[in-house]
Amino acid sequence: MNTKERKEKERERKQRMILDAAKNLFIREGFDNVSMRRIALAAGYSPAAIYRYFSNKREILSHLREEGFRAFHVRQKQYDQSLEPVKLLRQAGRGYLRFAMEHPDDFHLMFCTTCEEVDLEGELAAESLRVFEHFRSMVVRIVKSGYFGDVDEEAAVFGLWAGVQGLANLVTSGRMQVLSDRDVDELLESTLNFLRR
Amino acid sequence: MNTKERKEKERERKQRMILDAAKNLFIREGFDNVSMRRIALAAGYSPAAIYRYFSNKREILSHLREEGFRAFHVRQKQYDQSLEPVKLLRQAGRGYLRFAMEHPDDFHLMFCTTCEEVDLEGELAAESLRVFEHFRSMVVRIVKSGYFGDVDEEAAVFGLWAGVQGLANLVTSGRMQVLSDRDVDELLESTLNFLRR
DNA sequence: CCACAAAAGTAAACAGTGTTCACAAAAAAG
DNA sequence: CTTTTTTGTGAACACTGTTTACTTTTGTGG
Repeated sequence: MNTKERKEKERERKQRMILDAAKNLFIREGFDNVSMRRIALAAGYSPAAIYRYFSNKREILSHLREEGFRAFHVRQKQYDQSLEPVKLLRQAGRGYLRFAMEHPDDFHLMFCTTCEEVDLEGELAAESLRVFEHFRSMVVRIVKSGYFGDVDEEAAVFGLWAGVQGLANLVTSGRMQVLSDRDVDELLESTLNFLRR
Repeated sequence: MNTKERKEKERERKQRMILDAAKNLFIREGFDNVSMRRIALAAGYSPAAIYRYFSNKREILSHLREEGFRAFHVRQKQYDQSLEPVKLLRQAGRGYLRFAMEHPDDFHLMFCTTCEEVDLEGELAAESLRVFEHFRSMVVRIVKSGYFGDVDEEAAVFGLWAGVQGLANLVTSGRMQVLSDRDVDELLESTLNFLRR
């Protein structure tokens, strides 16, 4: 029966409504300051109905985070891996910062919004791992090319990750007024220069 | 009257009992999973009594964090600022990591435990600012000495902060098995090497 | 078209939360 | 020995995430 497909579509559409409502609220007021009752209200449901679509509040956030990681991953994958290391690094860094600027909501949910979760689970864990592995493989390739001289791979992976992460945090938290693409590029350039020499 | 002093002492002693009880619980179960009622029980009070000593739950965490920053600052200040840059940097870095290892509880409360606070206030804000300013002045001195070559001061301050922060996180989260002081030194060495060249 | 089963939605309740308030016990001051 | 101030409390308020029993809607096979 074709009804099954349409059913599924319909279900996903309703899930989306809930996700969108939750996302709006989480971003504006923070995970802890948003109740299931308010999510339900915003999505046009009764509180109990939400539990037909998500098993609990944390799962809603997980879902949103996963979507963020997925979008981020898609973007990072598109860079040409055959580029010479310097250019690849620059492109990837720029991509990272631009993502943080263009999708501040996703970025905030992914890295800033907190909900004291013990361990990542399911699809979220898988997707964020993919992102990290992609990053790692890129850094390893650059290290092997000798760009950073003779340096421990682990240290490079971690140092760059922490650096770019913090950079993005600075940018999105508004503690640094960057608006134009040129600003981003300059910031990136000075940081890369620092890391190299 | 001498009674006033003794009164004050007594009050502080009682505050301490509450702080200690809260700290134990926060560390073992996380801020969100500990209720005021449980803190009160552990401290031997009724829930309402806690509010005679702290105006709300967040303030208890703020107080604990502030104590952590204070202890951290004391430690960081003791390093000899007249040391040559390389050695100073190494000492400060080692101090940072050792603090994270020797006071994992404080460290966790200061940097990991989350409570969705909008802005730091009062003494906590002041103390953490002092810590940061101390760090900044050290890095600026090192940059001026030319150790990192021709590099933007801001970028250096931030890059190092992010790096050391992440490093400490790695260490304390147990994702890296470091036990001995020599391990710490080696880790630090490889990271510094990465940052320099 | 109708009976029936499955899905979607809900009101009400449960056990908990942070916080406040009116009030009682204790301590200090006069 | 009263009066005032401090210290502590039980009960309540307005919430929270989540579950349960129940009703309404929807899709399917006869």
